[in-house]
Amino acid sequence: MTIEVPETPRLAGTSAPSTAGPVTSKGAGVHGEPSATGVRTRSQHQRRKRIIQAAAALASRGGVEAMQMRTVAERAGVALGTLYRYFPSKMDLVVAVVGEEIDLLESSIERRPPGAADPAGRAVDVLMRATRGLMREPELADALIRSLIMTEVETPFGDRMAGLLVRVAGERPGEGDGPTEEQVALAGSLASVWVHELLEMLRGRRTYEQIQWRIEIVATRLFADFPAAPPS
Amino acid sequence: MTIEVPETPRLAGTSAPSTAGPVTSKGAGVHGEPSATGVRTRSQHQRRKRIIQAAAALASRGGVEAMQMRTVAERAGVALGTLYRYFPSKMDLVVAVVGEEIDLLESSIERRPPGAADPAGRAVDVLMRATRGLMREPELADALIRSLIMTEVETPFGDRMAGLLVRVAGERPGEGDGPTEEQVALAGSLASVWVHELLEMLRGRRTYEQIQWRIEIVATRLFADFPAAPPS
DNA sequence: ACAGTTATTGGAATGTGTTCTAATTTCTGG
DNA sequence: CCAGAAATTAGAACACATTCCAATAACTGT
Repeated sequence: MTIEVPETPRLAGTSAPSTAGPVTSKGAGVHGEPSATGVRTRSQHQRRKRIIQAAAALASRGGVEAMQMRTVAERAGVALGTLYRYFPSKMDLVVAVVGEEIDLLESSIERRPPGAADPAGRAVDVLMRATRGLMREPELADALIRSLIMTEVETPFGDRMAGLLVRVAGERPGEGDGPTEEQVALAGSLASVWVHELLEMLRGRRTYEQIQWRIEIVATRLFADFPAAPPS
Repeated sequence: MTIEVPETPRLAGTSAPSTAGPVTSKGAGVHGEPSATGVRTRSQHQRRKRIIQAAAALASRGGVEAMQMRTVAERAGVALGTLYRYFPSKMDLVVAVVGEEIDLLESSIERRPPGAADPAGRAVDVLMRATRGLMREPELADALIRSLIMTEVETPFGDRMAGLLVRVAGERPGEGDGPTEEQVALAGSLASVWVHELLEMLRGRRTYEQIQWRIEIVATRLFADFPAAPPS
């Protein structure tokens, strides 16, 4: 019945924007067209945020197991049914939590951009920063990463990471022309290697240093011929 | 009550060796030392095999969902409790099934080794062959790969793949000296990229050609300075 | 063949994700 | 403020992995 949601420090350390609202009756409803956007009132944003916060808080304790739907609902002060209206499955909820995490990382990077001279160095910088962030909440990280890879759901995770890497690695080549498809592929690959290394770390089979070493090796080779970023 | 287990065509197309037996009461039992090895009778091998076959058969139909523990037990002709004695969790069962798959791939490669001249080419060859194999049973592939990544369990998947790649890419450098740690890391990275691409394909976001293109790009860069294999 | 150990069985019981329902509350447009 | 639409709620209900248990069968060393 209580609501308060205390702790929630994680990846970077700032607040950040969120996405949509509840999944308002999509599909052919029984009658009139449902509000296309999905979001209606401000209180729905609140609810959504409360749910995500509660979920994150729980996950940062005992991992996925601790993040039980019933508990999340209770902690967020909503009915189980409502929780399921907002997040059709546990996975969707996890994805949402991760979304917030990435938002944090992005704003963190915007605030303090990677300083390395070469593209690979900058990419490594970003990835290792994210790694440190995740290491602070192992349980949560574990839960999130695992679930993410698992999910059927659209997972912007890899893509967002790849995008981020492309951006920090090979800044704006010209004006309208974005990154090469090849660059995107390479960045995506580096991201997937990173995720894999993270998983290994969470399994206790990698130390931070080992990850760094591996990421450096891979980044160096993958980003060898990336167009150097114009010195800002 | 029935036992027969018909279909089971998958990765390569041959039979292959299996691993251990049931997880005979490990941990400090109530009394005498349990048989260390785990395997006892021949019938236990049979049982184990039946279980794995049943599991694979079911998974190749409706994926993980169809592979319900009760059903597997029933199809394999064992009690639920017995199934759990052999495989403490569904994940363990999945891992076992995957193990068989990899065995198949390995023997397939042994039979018809990759022909490309350069290391990267051979690696791509192997990975794409495995890809085609998995594509034949999408449901099973999906189930297996997802579960594998998810699991807490020791997952020889990535490691075995990496080992395989190292082997086909940079054959025996000398006599006693195995591959460099760096080579292992690179091979492992390529394997993780491949797994990621597979997942994307299973999600319908990649075609076979796209995967090939990406794997080629990545392999080329990662294996650029691999010691060329001595022409057999 | 015996006694003790371990494996197998059938089935009940538990935990948690997910679905469903009927009643109640909140919105929205007029 | 009213009527209908959509959201929320409390809680039951369901599905499936996992655990437990008592009884029985199979196996081992002697």
